[in-house]
Amino acid sequence: MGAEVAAEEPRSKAEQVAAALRAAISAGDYPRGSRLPSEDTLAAEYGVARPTINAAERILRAEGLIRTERGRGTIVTEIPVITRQAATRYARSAREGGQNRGAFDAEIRSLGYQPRVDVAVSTAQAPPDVAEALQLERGAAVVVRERRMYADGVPVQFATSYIPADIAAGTQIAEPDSGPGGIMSRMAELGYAQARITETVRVRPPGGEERAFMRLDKGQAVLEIWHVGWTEAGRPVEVCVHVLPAWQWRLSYELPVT
Amino acid sequence: MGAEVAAEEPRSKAEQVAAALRAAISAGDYPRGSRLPSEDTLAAEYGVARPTINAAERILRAEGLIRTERGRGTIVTEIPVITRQAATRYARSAREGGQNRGAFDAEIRSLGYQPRVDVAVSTAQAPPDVAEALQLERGAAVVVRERRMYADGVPVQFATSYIPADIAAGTQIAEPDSGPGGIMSRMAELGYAQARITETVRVRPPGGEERAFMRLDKGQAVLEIWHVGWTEAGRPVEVCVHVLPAWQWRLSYELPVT
DNA sequence: TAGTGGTCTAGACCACTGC
DNA sequence: CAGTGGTCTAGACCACTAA
Repeated sequence: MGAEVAAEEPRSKAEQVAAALRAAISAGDYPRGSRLPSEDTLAAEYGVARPTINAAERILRAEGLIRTERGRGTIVTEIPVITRQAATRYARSAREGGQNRGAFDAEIRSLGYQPRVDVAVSTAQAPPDVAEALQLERGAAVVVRERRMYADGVPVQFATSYIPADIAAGTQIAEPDSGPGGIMSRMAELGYAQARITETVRVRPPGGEERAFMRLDKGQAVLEIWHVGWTEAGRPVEVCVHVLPAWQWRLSYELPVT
Repeated sequence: MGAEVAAEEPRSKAEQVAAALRAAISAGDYPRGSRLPSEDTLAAEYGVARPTINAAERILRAEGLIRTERGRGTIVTEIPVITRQAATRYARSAREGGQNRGAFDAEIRSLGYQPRVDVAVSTAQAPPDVAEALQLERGAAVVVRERRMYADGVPVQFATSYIPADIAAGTQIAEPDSGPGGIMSRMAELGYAQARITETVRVRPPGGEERAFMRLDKGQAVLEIWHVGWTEAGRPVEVCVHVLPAWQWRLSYELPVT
């Protein structure tokens, strides 16, 4: 920031209530992980109708401050912002160092949380956009690695890798445990060392499955990172699509100036 | 994408109406730049109450598909997605090539739009976060370059650069027109060539001024890019904060694998 | 002034949770 | 079953725009 000067006056009642709740949360009235009073209670407390409270909570949900579980209540969110360092992420030293099984583990551990990754591997026809990115023919076979990632049990990321089957089939890349250094190291051993990475970032509303897995509200955006790994010879050999709750992550890049 | 399989059934009426309007727009029933029927009309048409139509339009607004002007009506958005190429953005060739006054011009022209940039320059005390990023003392003087950028007259970006006054004061950097190649070239001439750039990306709700300038709705997120330029010697010499409507931009990065 | 969208209310019904 | 949040409705009032 830095540019923000003009004090904003919250206009609508819903915004005023949202601001009041935000202040109460950051003042510690409602600690992390605790439950907010019910909407009926808050409606009485603030002297507004319940849909107004609902609208206020929708604002805070979009910011990631609270999370609502239907039928149960509204909870103050536990996991804070995570930074994804693209610069160090693909350095061999970081990939292979220590007992970390990849960059994600390091990111989560550095925050003091316990990372967990569930992996499901399959072979399938490449979706059209993936086929195009990998310069394959329509419907070509790819090894698909679906990863669901958690911090202290809380879902925080969803990533799906696609590797051409003519490279990966029958190798450790097609196993759930891809070994030390991850699939980039395996691909290097197979003669497909990645020399260059491109990442395209966009923001979009979450899909149904993503909403369910990452406990997202409709109003919460996700970051979609479309990651492509290229060999020295200029062949795209891996596509990985990361989906992250937008409020929860910060992406960091480092670029040389040429 | 590529991972999306499960067909989503829109649950709420508002979502159903939103889906119907989305389909109608992409079918061409409501061309770009045209006005949607009034909420009262749509309410009658779809057999729902007006607040339901309002909720449906809020969904489409968050996606950037429509834009509402109070008292006037709701308009189908004109400018499509713009890609910001960080990789080529800071290459000397791109900065200095042709009559382009910087990377933004090239990005907009390549889409067939007419770019425009308004610049306001001043000298001020650095905001705390900027001072920290520039490794300056609190309240140190910086040259502030505020840029408002348009594509065909539509506001699409807001960027504020901060350069330590001990570098920039009295130079062309403190002039509205920073000359060919922009301020990076001027700084290089002054012995502060930037060798390395770091960019940190996050998504957040827009501030009041940003909302007004970029015609954003409360539900529309912005991308904030916090850009720092470093000299070879490791001194941070420029901070630039970019703010962009999240739905409108795609960010592209290229990284070497080391 | 008429037409637009923004918002609030009071009440209602539903779905889901957990006792 | 009671308690939670999700959502819709009908009507209302307001602010803003354009004629």
